[in-house]
Amino acid sequence: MNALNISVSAKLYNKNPEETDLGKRILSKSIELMEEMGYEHVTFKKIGLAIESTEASVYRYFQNKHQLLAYLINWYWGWLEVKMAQEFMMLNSAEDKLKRAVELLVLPMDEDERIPHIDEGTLQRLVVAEYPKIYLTKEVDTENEEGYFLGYKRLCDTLGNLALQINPGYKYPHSLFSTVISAAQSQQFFTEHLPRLSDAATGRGAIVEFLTEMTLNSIQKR
Amino acid sequence: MNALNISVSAKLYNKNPEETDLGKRILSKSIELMEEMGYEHVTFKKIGLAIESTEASVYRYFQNKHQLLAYLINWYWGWLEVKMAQEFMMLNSAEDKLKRAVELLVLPMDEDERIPHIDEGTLQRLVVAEYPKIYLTKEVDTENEEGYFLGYKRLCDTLGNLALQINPGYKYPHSLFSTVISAAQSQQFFTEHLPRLSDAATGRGAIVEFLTEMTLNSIQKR
DNA sequence: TACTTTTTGATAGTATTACTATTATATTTG
DNA sequence: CAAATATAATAGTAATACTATCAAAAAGTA
Repeated sequence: MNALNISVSAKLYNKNPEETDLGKRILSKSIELMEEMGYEHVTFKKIGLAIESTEASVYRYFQNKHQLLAYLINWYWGWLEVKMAQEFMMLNSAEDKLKRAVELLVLPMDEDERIPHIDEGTLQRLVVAEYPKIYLTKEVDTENEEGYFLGYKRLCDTLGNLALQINPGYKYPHSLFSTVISAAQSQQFFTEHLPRLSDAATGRGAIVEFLTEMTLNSIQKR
Repeated sequence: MNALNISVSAKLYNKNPEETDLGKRILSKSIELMEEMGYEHVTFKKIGLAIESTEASVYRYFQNKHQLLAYLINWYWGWLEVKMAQEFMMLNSAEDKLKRAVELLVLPMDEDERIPHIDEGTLQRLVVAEYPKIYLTKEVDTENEEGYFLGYKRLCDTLGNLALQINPGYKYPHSLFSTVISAAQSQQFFTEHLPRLSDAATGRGAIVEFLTEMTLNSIQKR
């Protein structure tokens, strides 16, 4: 019995993977496989093998690999938002909430025991490595209509509203937080793989500091 | 006779496409095709057809589609840097140069007549739609060693140094400009396809303003 | 319990893709 | 002109991304 359920648009699957054991195994193993060998190298055949079932079974849950990735990434944004909502209850100022939000975007995640079939840490690394691939396609407009990007949009809205609490006149809340969320991912990637594109040799703490400064300096009235 | 030559690492091609007519046709047509139908839907067979030659001919110039995309994107960053260097000569303050840099990243490009085989406007749109795909792969580390990302890195350095002229104590010049360059691309994409992720309904001017503000507010001593 | 529906496993098959290889013909260069 | 190189035309292969079929297993229902 799940204490917690993350909502993902029904257009993101053929058959809801959260409802069956096989479905949960697909989620669990595809996160593992994709993080390990990279989205491009994963096939439904390999996933079938990993879940000790067949390619056809995976197709029964997801139309294709792209939809599966979109599902996982949406799940992640949804879960992050839940996590943030929980932590925000313990904080008072919008500024503190924004600071904590940046930390949650960047710092490594512990497993959430309420959801045993998803390893949030691995999923976070998967998101860092793959998230733009779900919208950088020629199908973006139709997929947008089907709710493929709702998770990301909601998270941007939530954070944007916090910014407006600090400065109701700030003109670019959506642009700022789509930038910050995206930078949170890419700075993690750059720190590991293309260090000349970051200044975070000292680790994730530096990324948090960079992003927090950038966020608060942008919002502040002056 | 080219008045201008953009340098791209020799690891980014099998045979230098700038040296032959067929090579230039490959560049020209692949920019067109990729922008039009999207990277995923392009094949070397289709490029072969478009240049009125064959698949095998394209393989003589590029090992695969990924390398071709990396070539085009590196060419673009190299070209942007040349463009910026030219324009910076007419400006005095580092701040003015940064402002102009942001405009060049975001505003539509005119064709550079010195390079007739490359349509810079189309290439810019291609970069907006595809640029993260060259580094978001499991091969990133080996490709990095081969110079696949030099163009991006150099541009970040150049802009980072301008920031340091304004505030020598600024701690995150690389992170800031990898973020700004990347945001320049993604905000263009979001404005067109996922408008809830931007506040630029009014067009590119708003993107320029957002990024300029963010950049200068981040750098400034306070 | 028996009966029906749904889910899964096993297998086969197809079109497309991403190459590699071969050879003949142009074209360029010395 | 001969020699070297570049290109065109074609063929072939392994892997991928599906679609389809059918029987066995499991689950839900009367």
